[in-house]
Amino acid sequence: MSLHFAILGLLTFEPMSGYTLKTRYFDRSVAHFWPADQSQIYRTLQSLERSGEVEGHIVASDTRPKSRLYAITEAGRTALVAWLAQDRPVAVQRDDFLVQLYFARLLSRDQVLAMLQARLDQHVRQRDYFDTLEIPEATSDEMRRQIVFGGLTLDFARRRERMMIAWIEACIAEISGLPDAGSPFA
Amino acid sequence: MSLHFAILGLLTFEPMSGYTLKTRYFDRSVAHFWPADQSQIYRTLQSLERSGEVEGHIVASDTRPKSRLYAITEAGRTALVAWLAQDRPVAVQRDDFLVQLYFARLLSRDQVLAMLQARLDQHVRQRDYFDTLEIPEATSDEMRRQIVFGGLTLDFARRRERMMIAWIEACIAEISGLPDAGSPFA
DNA sequence: AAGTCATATAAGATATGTCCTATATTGGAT
DNA sequence: ATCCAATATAGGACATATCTTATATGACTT
Repeated sequence: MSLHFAILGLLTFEPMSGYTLKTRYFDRSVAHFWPADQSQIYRTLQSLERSGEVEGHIVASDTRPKSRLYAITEAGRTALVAWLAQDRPVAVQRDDFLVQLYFARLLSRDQVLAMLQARLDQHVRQRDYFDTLEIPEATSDEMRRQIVFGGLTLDFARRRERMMIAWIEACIAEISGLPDAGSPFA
Repeated sequence: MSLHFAILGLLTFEPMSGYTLKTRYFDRSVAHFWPADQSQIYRTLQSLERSGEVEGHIVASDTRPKSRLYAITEAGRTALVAWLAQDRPVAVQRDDFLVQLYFARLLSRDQVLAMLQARLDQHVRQRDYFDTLEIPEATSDEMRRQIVFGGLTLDFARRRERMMIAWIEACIAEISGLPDAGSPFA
């Protein structure tokens, strides 16, 4: 359901087409914590229209292909605000890397270290990405409020990457000090 | 695929039934970073048997209902070790709470603070849970090696909870200092 | 003897997400 | 003219995960 409400949320900024929604807003914000591809977004817009939470109108342009402009309805706003205020259980953080690490006794020490190092590099890159993300200038009070909350989620991403980096460095330190029992099953 | 290999991994400890695998091992380890319910585990065991990665034999007991004991095969071990050594892209961490927070300008300040406080409580409970998790005594070298890697994943869980707590506290501090613009749409 | 709990397994229905491919228009570059 | 990139939308196929219900045995309790 999160994508459903994320799209409703983005449509509170302004009415827009699926394309604009995805490329100008979704991919720069929500996608960082709730990714979805193009086909999912278009399908969700269709279902949102069927349920009366958004309304779509085809708009012709002389400079671009005709598109379907979606606007959130009153019913949509009501549903969105109700969902936003809901207490939800903490989302499960699935991570296949942790599955690999949990069974890493079946690998050689060097294989484990290589895998940790590769992971570390990825998180360093992600940290740099989030550290250099540009925050747009606020041009209205509403936007100023939005940027506060966007900033909180960005702060989360930065803290998470720093945590990951510190943890992986600790893993590398611990595994480096271990005797290599070889790869008993490789 | 992670569940597939997580189950193979658990079967490197010893041959066991789906029931034992889930209750004695899976729920206490892998479930923390790759949860799955009973029906998923049984279905995966069946598919693992069809692909020749495990072998199951029905075992009768006088004290308990008859069960199907699964053992990992050589092919299974080979497939597992190959998967473990694979470099994978960092898994996306989907979090519906971040979606809620991103659009929280649509809520009143008190609603946001209540939602942050509820979240904080949950993470404090999770931190306490991970901080008090008992680690079993090693009774073999193999087990000692396993406990090292289990310990790394546990360390991750603890660091993550501490990061979450620090971040939510920072959010509460920032939102508390904000004027309440009311709930424009509620 | 009936009821409940722990052990043990299975499958249907539904929801959700991912991958891939297809289609069409417009503007700008060569 | 032709090609390419950006704009714009749609759907099939498949994979994965969740929810719910069903079934069965043996041990223990009342």
